[in-house]
Amino acid sequence: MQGENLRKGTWLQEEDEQLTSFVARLGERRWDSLAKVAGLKRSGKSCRLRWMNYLRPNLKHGHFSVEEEQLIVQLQQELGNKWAKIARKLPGRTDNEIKNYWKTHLRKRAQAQQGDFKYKLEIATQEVNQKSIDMDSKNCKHGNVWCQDSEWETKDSSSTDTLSLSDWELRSSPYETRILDWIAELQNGYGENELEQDCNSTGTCNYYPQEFDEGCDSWDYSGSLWDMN
DNA sequence: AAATCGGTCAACCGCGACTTT
DNA sequence: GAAAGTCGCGGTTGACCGATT
Repeated sequence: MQGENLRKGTWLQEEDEQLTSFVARLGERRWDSLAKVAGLKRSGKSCRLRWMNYLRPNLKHGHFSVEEEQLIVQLQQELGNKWAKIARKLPGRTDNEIKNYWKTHLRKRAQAQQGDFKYKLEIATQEVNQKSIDMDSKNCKHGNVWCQDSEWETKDSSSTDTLSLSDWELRSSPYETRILDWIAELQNGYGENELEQDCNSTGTCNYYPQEFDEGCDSWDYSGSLWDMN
């Protein structure tokens, strides 16, 4: 189609009605021809997009359910920014809608969660390292067996700028409890080189021990992941 | 009340893949 | 097999609107 006199921008109700009518007659194909036949001053592409993202029957509009949100995040982690593929798993949702929703809601939340996770992990690692130094200096580690909690407390417990694992806030959720498990493993000899790095297409990376994700459905912990209040 | 800012989302653009001629 | 046409996808833009200053 020639570029002259083509309308752009927001669709009018008359245009929507016309497009709907002609798609019903001619089917969802040959969008350039359809636009011409329908007398729409729109490109075929524009018509297709309007139909696919707005006029198509059985489209859902409005708020995403918690289940949909979880599915989007899960699929985004698995597939990357393959919005069309993700959309196929969510009946009634369009790739555009999911893409927008990811950008405006979920990405920030995921990053906040991830940032919070990294921050806590950093503190935890430092804490574990510090404990390790303290323990070793006191000959408190026997092979892979560590001292009892009471002996951890030999470190100055009155200090307010040092976290105590016993009352550490990371225990507040199942997801975070897993971090404690990991830290326990760190105490048993995991080093940094055992950390698995998983970078997705957005450039953000997850770090976890190699065993972390095996046989583990992260959505078991969705409660903590999504409770951001 | 006006200006500014930030979030949201519909629509556009460019490009690669696929289909048709 | 090549060229032209069409489709589908992901990234980006810009208009709109409510919140904040």
